[in-house]
Amino acid sequence: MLKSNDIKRRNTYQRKIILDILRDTDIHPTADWIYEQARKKIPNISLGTVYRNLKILKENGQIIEINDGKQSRFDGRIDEHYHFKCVSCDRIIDVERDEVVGLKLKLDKSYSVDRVDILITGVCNICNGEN
Amino acid sequence: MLKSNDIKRRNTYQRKIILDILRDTDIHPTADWIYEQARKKIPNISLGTVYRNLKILKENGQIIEINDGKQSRFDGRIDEHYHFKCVSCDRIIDVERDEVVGLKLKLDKSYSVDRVDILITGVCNICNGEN
DNA sequence: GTATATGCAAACAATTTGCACGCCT
DNA sequence: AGGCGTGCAAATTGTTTGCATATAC
Repeated sequence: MLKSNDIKRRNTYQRKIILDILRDTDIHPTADWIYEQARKKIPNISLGTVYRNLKILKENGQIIEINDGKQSRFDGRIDEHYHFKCVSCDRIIDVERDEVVGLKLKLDKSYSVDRVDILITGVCNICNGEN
Repeated sequence: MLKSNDIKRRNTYQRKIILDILRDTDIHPTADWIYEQARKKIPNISLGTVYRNLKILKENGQIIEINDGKQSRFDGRIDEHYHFKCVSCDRIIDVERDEVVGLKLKLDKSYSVDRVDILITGVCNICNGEN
C-alpha cells in the first residue's frame, strides 16, 4: 500500500515560498492571505497551488492546520503550543506550554494519543484594554 | 445597540425537534445528519431551517459547535467536557472532565476566558482493538 | 525522460440568504 | 396585527480537481 508519505516530492519554489511565509508570521493566516503574500514573490502563482502545497506541508508535519469556523488557518510553528481566540478581534494568539500547567490525560489505555489541541476562547489583552 | 440575544425568539416546533435530536445522541452529528433525522418528524422541513436553528441554539448557549475539518458538528451536551477524534474511524467521542486532570491556565490577567476546548486526536479503543 | 507540480478554470460541498407566505405571541 | 420563522431555490464561500503544459530530478 502506498502511503502519501511514500510519494516522492519535488522541492518546488512555490512550496518553499509558502513555508517561508508561514514561518515568518504568527497570525495563523488563511489560505487566501498566504496566497496574497505569495503573489508578491510569484505573481502568477495560483490559489490551487497554495491549497495543494498547504496539504502537502501538513502531511509532512511541517505545518499545522487550525480549524476556525468555516475557514482553515495555518501555523508554521509545530512545537507544542496552544491557541487563544479572541471573540472580539478574531485574532488567534499563541499560548505557550507553560501557560497551561498540570495537563494530564487519564484516558483508557486502549486509546492512543497523537496530539492534543487546546483552543481557549475569550477576550484578548488588547480588546479588554480598549473596552 | 441590539445584540442577537435581544431578539425575541418564538418557540417553533422545528427548533424543538432539532434540539431534541441533538440531546438524544452523542455522535456529534453534522447538520445534514440532523436534517435527515428531523425529516422523520417533519417531512418537509428544509435544510436552511436546520442551519438557521442550529445557529440560534448556539447563540442561546443550548448547543455547542465543533469544528471538525470542513464540516461543523454539533453537540447537545453543554456541561464541561472534551472531545477525542479517532483518525481511523472519524468518530468524535466525549472525554469526561475527570479524564483531563490538573488543567490550569496561567494567562496574563488582561485576558478573559470564556471557554476551553480540548480536542485529542488519536486512535480509539475500537480501532486499536481491531488492528 | 518521466513523473510530479503548476496555472487556469470549472466543479464541488457546506452553508447562507432573498423572497413570499405562514404561524407564534 | 405584526414580525419572526419557514420552505424553497438560488447565491455565496472555501476548497478541490481535471487538464494541458512546465519543471525537478
